[in-house]
Amino acid sequence: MGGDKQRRNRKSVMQPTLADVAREAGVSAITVSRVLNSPQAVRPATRATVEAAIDKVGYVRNMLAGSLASANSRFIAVIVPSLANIVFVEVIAGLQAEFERHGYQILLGNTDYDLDRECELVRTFLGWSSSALVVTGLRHSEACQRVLEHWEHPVAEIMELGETRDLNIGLDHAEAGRCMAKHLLGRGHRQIVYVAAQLERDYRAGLRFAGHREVLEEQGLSAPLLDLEHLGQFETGAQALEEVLTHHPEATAIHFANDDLATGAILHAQRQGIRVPEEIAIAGFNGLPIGQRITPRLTTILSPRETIGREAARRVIARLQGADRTPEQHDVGFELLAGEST
Amino acid sequence: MGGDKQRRNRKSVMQPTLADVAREAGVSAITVSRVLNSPQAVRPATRATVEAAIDKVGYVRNMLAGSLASANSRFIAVIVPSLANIVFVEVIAGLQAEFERHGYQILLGNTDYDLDRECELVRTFLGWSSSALVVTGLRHSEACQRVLEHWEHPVAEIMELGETRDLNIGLDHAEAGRCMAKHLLGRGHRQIVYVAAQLERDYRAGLRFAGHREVLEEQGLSAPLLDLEHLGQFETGAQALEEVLTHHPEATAIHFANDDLATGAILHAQRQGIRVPEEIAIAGFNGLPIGQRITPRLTTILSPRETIGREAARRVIARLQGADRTPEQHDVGFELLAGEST
DNA sequence: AGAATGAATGGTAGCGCTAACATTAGCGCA
DNA sequence: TGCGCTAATGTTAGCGCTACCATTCATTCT
Repeated sequence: MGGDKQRRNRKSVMQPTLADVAREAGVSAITVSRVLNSPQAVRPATRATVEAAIDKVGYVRNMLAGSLASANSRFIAVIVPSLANIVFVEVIAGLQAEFERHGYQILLGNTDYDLDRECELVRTFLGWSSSALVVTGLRHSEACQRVLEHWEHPVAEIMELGETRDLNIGLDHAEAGRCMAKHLLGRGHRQIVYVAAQLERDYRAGLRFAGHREVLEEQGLSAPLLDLEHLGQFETGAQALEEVLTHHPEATAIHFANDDLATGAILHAQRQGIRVPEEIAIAGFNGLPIGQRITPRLTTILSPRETIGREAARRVIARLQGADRTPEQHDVGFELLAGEST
Repeated sequence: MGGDKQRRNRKSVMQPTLADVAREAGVSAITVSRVLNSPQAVRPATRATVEAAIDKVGYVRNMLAGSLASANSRFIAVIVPSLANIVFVEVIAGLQAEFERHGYQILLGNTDYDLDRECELVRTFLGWSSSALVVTGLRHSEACQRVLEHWEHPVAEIMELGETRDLNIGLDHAEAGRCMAKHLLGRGHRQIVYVAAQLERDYRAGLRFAGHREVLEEQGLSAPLLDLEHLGQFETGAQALEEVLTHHPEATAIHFANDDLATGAILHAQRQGIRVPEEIAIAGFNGLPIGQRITPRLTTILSPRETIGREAARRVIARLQGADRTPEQHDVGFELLAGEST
């Protein structure tokens, strides 16, 4: 007797569970679980019965319970500094395309270029038992470093290259800066101003500037830097152009930290009747489509953004599938697009 | 005898749990849980002890377990048709800003304009016990409709306006189409070609075209439509311009389905020496920053994208906090930006 | 003083699933 | 027929947390 197994349900609406499907199909719960997770381990006939039962009862699987039980969430934490910048969106698109194919779900976090915020996001995402972490850049707060060191799962640091604890996929920004500086020297420019917006935040632009400066100083040239407040992608570029023409009348070229700024400058020049590159040459970085559509076509450096995403995802997945865990670095390279603006 | 409570751990590395913190602090697990979830329900002194214990043992809370136990994940499923289009990225930015403030985590899904894919994503996200769903558009597959009807949580359909089951935040695309058509008529144009890319996918562009056609036909004018394959945002616009000039020499204006196409056309015209708007007027839709920087400045309609995201998030949060569940529609409106291109 | 309140804390029993091990079925071969 | 093997399926005990109710203790009111 007894039998007061009858307990009050905590949820008002009961969704069918694995047990309901199992009862319907006349098998055990674990068999249903196997149909969902490793179908090849179940006899086709059984599988068919179970699948019919799943349809019949309208079962929706509870991923939370599964993840808790298996201590494996199939979440990939992705942390980027900004969504306003199309560059990171393209990286995310690459990551998502690849991860989705393998049944992983991205948890997206946006730091707004704040390292403390980044640390907080990392903590939260670890709390979700993420299977891996993809984070932008190699610079993190100390607290964040400590958390990551004790974490057992794959960590991919993307966009730039450097010393890595685990996976590192990106390009050599200093080299990109050098490359463009050399290109400008090759075109005969000697007075080149480097223009960035909020360099303390976008420190990868700082790395490019360092490369740029190195090349110029090797030639005994100075490397003036103009670091502006950020107003809006294009507007800042336009403002920078005015400022250089006023305060650096000797300059013959501007090396912009990115294509948004450079494009803003070219469009402004166009409207003001300033001839590019005759009066002032303009170069950018990223190889955004817009730069290749304006007149003059922008000289820039193509960064393979979606490739970074795909390659990072591919390597993370390999590790999750059991590849060895020796630190690995992948240089995706870059390409100089010589346009008409220099 | 007995006493073989000694079981093998399933996880190799044991993270500290609530119970560990509780032991350290000399309280019960539920008290630690309260410190994390409703701190005001715990005496400050106890809270301090517990917080110290949390730090001491390096506790990272397991969100999966919490969500499972409480049947409340604090996940918001967000489904958009594309990440390549900056418009949706801005909506996501708005959603994320608002949701993050309230401790919700976005699960991002990308349908690539495929309604079956959308349905699949909805199912997956329900499996994560999402607290709410934000989905782009009002058109869904039948299977998807059925799933959503049985779902008990808030569903926000965004971008366009129409009959809604729950929450609907967007703008009236037909009206936007009418608005631009009237503007073009007002500027004296009578032969206006509407140009879209892959209209069957981007059906909201179709709604705008319907509004556009309505206005023209009221005036006894024809409303030719040019629907192109999608090549790349700007390239398709350039191609469309060529095609209109060749096959519709009588046309004096092109009403583009979006700013990307329109911008591509203007940049192409600039390069080819085609005068805009003298030879051909050009109008777009979305009010992207680039359109306001090119010469001539693009005539377009500003869609408040980040506002859509914020408003949607705000209303979803209100519902999650217990607001009544009567269907609600919010028209975010739009604004005609009369530029120099018409 | 005793009852009635309210605030703070604790005990117990799951949430729905899967890891680990146990058992059974199925098959080839001597 | 029976042995050994593998493939298929089942049993059990949690994963780490929170809902629900019970309990304790201090405070106020009659």
